[in-house]
Amino acid sequence: MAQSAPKKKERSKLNAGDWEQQALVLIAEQGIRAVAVESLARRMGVTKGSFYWHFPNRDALLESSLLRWEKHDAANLQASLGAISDPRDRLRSFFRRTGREKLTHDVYSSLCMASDHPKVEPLLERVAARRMKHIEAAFGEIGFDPAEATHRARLTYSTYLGFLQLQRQHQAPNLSSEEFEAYMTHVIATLIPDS
Amino acid sequence: MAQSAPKKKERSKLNAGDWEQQALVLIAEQGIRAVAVESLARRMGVTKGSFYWHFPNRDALLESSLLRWEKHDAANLQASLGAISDPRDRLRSFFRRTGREKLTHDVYSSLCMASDHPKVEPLLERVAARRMKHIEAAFGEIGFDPAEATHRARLTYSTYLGFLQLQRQHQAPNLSSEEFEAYMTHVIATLIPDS
DNA sequence: TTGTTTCCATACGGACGAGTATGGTAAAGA
DNA sequence: TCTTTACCATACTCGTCCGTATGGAAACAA
Repeated sequence: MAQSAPKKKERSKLNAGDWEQQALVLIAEQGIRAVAVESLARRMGVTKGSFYWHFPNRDALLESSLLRWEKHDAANLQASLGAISDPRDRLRSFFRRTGREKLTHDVYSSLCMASDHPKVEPLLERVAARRMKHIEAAFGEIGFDPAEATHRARLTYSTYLGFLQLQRQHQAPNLSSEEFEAYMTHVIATLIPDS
Repeated sequence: MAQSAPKKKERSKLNAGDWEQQALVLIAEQGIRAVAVESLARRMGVTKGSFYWHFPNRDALLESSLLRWEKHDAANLQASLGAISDPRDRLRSFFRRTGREKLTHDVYSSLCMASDHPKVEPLLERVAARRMKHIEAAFGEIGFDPAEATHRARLTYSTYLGFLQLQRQHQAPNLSSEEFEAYMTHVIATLIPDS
């Protein structure tokens, strides 16, 4: 994203942020298990000697990377849905959010596979709680009473999580296909009552 | 389950089936990554020397274990839903199926976390396809036209997969709680139109 | 009784990844 | 210029897990 001094894409020295960013790329591509310091170092064009200067151990890298991702995602959620006043549009926009921000999205899908892992599980909880709260509020504005809004929000977010699972096992239609559009239309019609 | 010669629970010699069964227990408890031959052997009260007499390698054990699970699950699905004539009851019964058969169910949830892994991914595909076909047929019987039935089946199965994900990250209500019952009622009312 | 099959123990080799120790080099500051 | 700080390379140790080699003991057959 932004750099401090040299403003060059190919600068000679690395900082902790570079490692975190590349770790997230690796997580998105091959999952959190693939984040090994030697392989990651190779990917950055250096050796593990560099890594252990920036971080005390692998776990510290994961922690910072995940925190960085969480902040980015929370801001993203707010920017994406905070401005939409109509609750129905907000919900529809939530579904459509799947396609944009590919890296952030792939990271989340990979993290869902690591719900064991002591650092990931709490993160998944926080993220899902945050998102479900948004959805729940929207259903509340539509006119659901509190209990129903909670259930519908859980149901809505579950369909999203389930879609990610199907995606991982190659049983979800391509995001740019007509089948996907038809499915999305069906989901929206089923879960969001029209005024 | 059934044994051949000694008919005793604590017999001295093991067979391949015993290893497969214990592997499934380990998968259910700690995931497929935890299936290590030495640790598994310790659990069975023997050493790895025994294992490599029954199986050529770890992958072979996984393959047989997964195949054994798949057969059991397919039979289970047929026995559980095959006899119910009313499609609505069949769908409701599908949701309720979550609680029974704890081991088989936990194995599936663990396998969902291993959608990478070359042996697991095809299995997940087959199982989900089988189940979604059942659900799709039920919605067809209710009166959905083919395209809508396909979409609704995918939506229905996604809510199930999403619920498993929430369960893994400790955000699903206990299966014996009132909250769970209320949620199930909501889901059924939302996804299955009443006659 | 003797030999063969079945099942298991022990000991070893090798791959892989985390983490440490230590030395080197370029850039920045005094 | 000289020194310090920041960053990186190399070379190790250590633990874990897969797989192999080989020998031993019980069960069964001849």
